[in-house]
Amino acid sequence: MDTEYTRNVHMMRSLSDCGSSATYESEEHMVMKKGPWTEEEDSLLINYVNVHGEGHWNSIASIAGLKRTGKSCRLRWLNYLRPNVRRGNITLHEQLLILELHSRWGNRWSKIAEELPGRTDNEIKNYWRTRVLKQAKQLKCDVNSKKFRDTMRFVWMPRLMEQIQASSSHGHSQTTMFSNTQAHTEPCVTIPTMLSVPSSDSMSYNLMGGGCSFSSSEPDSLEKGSISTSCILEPKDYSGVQVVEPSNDFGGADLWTDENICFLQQLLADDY
DNA sequence: AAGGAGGTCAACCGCTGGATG
DNA sequence: CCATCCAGCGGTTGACCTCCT
Repeated sequence: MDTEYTRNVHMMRSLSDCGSSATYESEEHMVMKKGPWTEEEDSLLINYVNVHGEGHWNSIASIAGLKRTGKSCRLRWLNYLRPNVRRGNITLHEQLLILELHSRWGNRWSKIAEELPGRTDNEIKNYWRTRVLKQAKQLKCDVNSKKFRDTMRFVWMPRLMEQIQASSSHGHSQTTMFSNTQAHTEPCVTIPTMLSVPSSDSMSYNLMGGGCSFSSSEPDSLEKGSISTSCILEPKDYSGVQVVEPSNDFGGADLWTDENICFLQQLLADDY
């Protein structure tokens, strides 16, 4: 089978093998550079992708003249140079989505990243490790424990929803979500100003405009105190998403304030 | 002003699974 | 069916930055 991919690979290899033989050396013979990228390297990489498209990363050293491994180039492109990459603070909406998706998929960072257009798996992973793991530690909880997961799902996410809604009702746009720094055609997720009340003891409400809902049906969930509502997160559909521009000023707000951590610590102390 | 501690994030490493010969 | 190659993934590291003492 001679797919376009294999044709391209053969083309790359033959280019490497003949025309540029004076300059070509395989990665194993060439001293590959490591560490931070320079502007010059970035523009070489951008030019390469503009001409050859993404992929064929292992041919890049020979073709673009970059003394970087294919892996390194790929990572630089995906996490930094790609036109759609969105940088800056993780918004409350994004935090909520990350928590929700992580509760469902675990450490499937790339899968989670797919639901947050413009965000990279690396960024989400970093967010999780630097914020969520840290707070789990502070709460003396194993981040993978049921205790922590339940707290996130049944207490923290509703609380976050309240925060979002409160911000929205104070004249902020309710549709701030994912937008990229540059023009793109990727869908972005929108959380409409909700819906039914996301209070911590509400039995059910939609998270994403009808897509996700909590329902009281998990028998072994938290069972007492103010977080006694037992719920499960049902699968939701992100297909009805819209592209929107950021327009509120709570996007950079942090969920993990001292006050909130205190609240959680108290809660956990009461319930366990 | 200095330096130590802690946080952030870009980049690297090692592994895995799929594609190909 | 097997060996090899490669892209992609998740975990980890380390440089840099900020804050605190």
